[in-house]
Amino acid sequence: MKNRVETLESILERLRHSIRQNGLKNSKQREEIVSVLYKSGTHLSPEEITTNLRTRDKSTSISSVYRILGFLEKEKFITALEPGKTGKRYEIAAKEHHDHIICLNCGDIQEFVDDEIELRQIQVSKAYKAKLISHDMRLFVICGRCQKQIKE
Amino acid sequence: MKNRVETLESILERLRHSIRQNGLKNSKQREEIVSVLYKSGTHLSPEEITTNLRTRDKSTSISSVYRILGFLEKEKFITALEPGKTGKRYEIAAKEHHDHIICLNCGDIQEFVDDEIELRQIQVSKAYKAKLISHDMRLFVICGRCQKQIKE
DNA sequence: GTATCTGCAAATGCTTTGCACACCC
DNA sequence: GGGTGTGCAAAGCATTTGCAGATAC
Repeated sequence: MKNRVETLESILERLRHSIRQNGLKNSKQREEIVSVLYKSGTHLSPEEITTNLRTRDKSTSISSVYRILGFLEKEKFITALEPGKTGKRYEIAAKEHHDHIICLNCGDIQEFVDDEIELRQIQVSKAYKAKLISHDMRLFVICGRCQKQIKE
Repeated sequence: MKNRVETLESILERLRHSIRQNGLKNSKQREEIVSVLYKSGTHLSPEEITTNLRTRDKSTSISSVYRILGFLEKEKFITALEPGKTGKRYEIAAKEHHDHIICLNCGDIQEFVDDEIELRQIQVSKAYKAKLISHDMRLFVICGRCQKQIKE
């Protein structure tokens, strides 16, 4: 996992601020979801997040989780990733920017940054007279461990 | 659009061979879908493909289209792309490999290849002791035309 | 008090599947 | 003739939405 570049408390502070800015009201769940994603450090599905919240509050509904994830993504507190066939997964945005290496066999997700690639992406966009807003790069691989397993 | 590296007839020849290899039977629709994608040269949704087929055969069902798209993708005659919120789009695989630049405003999709990026992707995988199977890179941008429009 | 938040259930949108008949070899 | 292909309708699955009660400010 890439380093987290901000403490949880600082993120929650920004979240509260963003909620006020949007004329919304505070809610336990929004902070809870941010905390869960921060603490897990990995990429969780809406379902997994819901299950996690339910360990503390049995009545948590997955629709609220979806609503909150939508808000948090819009406000850039979290980012979405589509690792394969099954639906989206989310991770806390307060990490250094990175891309993903996904094992097609075991589903393991690793993170990486390659400065040269980042640079070239900007240059490619410029060549097309386009303004680069974001990018998504996923390398689909068979990881070292799975390669060994398959051989055996 | 990147250059097509094979004629339609040659692709259909390979398709017929692949069908025999798989112990399947010939069908008009499989060839039709390959032709439609080849001739369009762009990225079509299952819905658009169905609509196109229906101009010649009104009874074409979208479920058959999905079934065939699944087969054609498995056999690498076509490749899938997820350009944004809405579902998959498919393009003929008989083009040079390329990645995509997608305009977030108008949805326009351009294709490009950057050799340096391709190379670094392989190196990154190696650094993780992983075997690179495929990759997906999408640059989300505001294209030149849309930038102008927004200013006006 | 009023607007937002939540859980629930129903709806949605894309995709897949079961089935009966049509078609290919 | 037996297996594969197709259209149709129904089912699946992830996600979204409408609504009524709960909660925050």
